[in-house]
Amino acid sequence: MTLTLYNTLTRRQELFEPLEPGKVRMYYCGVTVYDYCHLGHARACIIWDVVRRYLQWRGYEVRFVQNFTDIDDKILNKARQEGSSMEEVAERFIQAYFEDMGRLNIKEADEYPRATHTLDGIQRLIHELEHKGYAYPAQGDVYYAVRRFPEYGKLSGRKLEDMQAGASGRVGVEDPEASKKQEANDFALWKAAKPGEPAWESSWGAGRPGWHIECSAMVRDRLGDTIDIHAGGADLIFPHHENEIAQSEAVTGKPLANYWVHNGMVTVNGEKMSKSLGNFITIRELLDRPTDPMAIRLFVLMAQYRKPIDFTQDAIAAAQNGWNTLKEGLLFGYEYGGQLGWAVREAENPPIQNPQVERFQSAVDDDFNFAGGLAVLFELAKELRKEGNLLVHQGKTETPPQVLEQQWHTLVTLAQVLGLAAKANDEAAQPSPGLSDAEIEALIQQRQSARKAKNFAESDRIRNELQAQGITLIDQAGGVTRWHRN
RNA sequence: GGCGGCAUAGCCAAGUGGUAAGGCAAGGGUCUGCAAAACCUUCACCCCCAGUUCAAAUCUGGGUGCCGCCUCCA
Repeated sequence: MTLTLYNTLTRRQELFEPLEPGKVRMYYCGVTVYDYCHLGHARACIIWDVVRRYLQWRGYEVRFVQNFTDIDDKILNKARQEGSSMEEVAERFIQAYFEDMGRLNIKEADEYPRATHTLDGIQRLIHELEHKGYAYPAQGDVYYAVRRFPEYGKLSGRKLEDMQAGASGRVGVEDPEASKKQEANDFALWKAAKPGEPAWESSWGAGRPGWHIECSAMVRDRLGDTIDIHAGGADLIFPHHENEIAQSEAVTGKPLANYWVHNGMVTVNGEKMSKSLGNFITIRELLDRPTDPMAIRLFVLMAQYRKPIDFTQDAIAAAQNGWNTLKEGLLFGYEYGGQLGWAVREAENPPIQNPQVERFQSAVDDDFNFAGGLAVLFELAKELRKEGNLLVHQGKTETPPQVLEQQWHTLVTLAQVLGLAAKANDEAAQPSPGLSDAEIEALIQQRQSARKAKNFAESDRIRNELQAQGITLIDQAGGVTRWHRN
């Protein structure tokens, strides 16, 4: 089976072939650290986290690099507002990033380069661009001359002539840099320091890098001239990724990345979730509501990664219900494995080959169709949940234990690929000091007597009392009452 | 104005030529003193029009609607 993915550059779905067989070099444009991450960031991080996990599961050795933009006007503004420094602000939100993403079960990248740690590489690149005639200095700034790069626009599919400056309506008509630029679409590689701003020395004078150049420099430093996969939000296609291509390829003469992949936006009431619209919800707000982190992952993975997804309370609730189903399946082995005589162990993921795995893989191989893959997990989980219920309600099941064990291992393995994990001791960890088994049995006996005497008020009282302590009674045909702790 | 994308049940969503996965929600049934739980079960001709084809949700052309980007952006 072969993996194909949609390449923004060619606007086609293509067979995935890494530069070096078996190895994948992947870069994800991370966040600018001036505030807490919101659900939109979470979506991007979850998607690329799962893509990475999937590639690894498919047998690739993946080197995954993700940057932090820690030099930026918005960080400076934030620092100014609160009377601290850019470093202080950046550091704080990097920490917050790790907390939030840790809670969402995002695996850490192999490296997290930062703009402030990449100044050498950035300056080297600007120098090379200057020498090759792609960049020009202007009053302490340095700009990229977009006209000089004939392929400018190839990623976003636009021509310079077609671009209407300020058409988005978000840009003020008077661009303070306009007088220094040769052309409106030229962009800053280096910005002269204004008084009181953090600055680095350079041959153009004290200043700081523009936004796009850091990624070109980091990719080159950490992964080489050409990488396999370059990922990011769809809103970065233009200008950010377009500019990265212009910077890197002008210098190296080689493709920056063979596959450009972009995730769709999270919307609220059909509008993009963003800081400027103020319609965002931060990850920590959402988690503290509380929302199960796995429900958030599921919410994201149920949708095709390139399409927009609309955030609503109902959608999260539906994802939570869906997760409850998967969780019951995932906990099956821990709860019933012993009873079924398995050697219950933490599920490793040894290669498994069976129809479910094949169905999962052929779905996800098709441009990361996680929703299609999830259908397999749901089928397994529902089956296991049913078997678990049979064990609770009837004390037995007709299905051979080896079959159940196999299904469970498949489910756990596939769930791990998606970063979905149910903690075995989630509830078990909570000490249940309440009633002992014997006390419960005694109460049930009392209730049975009451029922026989048709004293239903009393029998219901006992049932409610037990329920209040987290003990659910199951009245079966034939007058037998089973019970279990919730 | 330019470029790109999307349109499948109440909601989310897969399916890219052969007669509609999966999830959530909802309804019905069995069981029960009632309930809960559980189990069984029901639920779409795919935005509109025209065309290609033995056959189209799937291809082509034309509409309509929605979204993203056009130098803040995941």
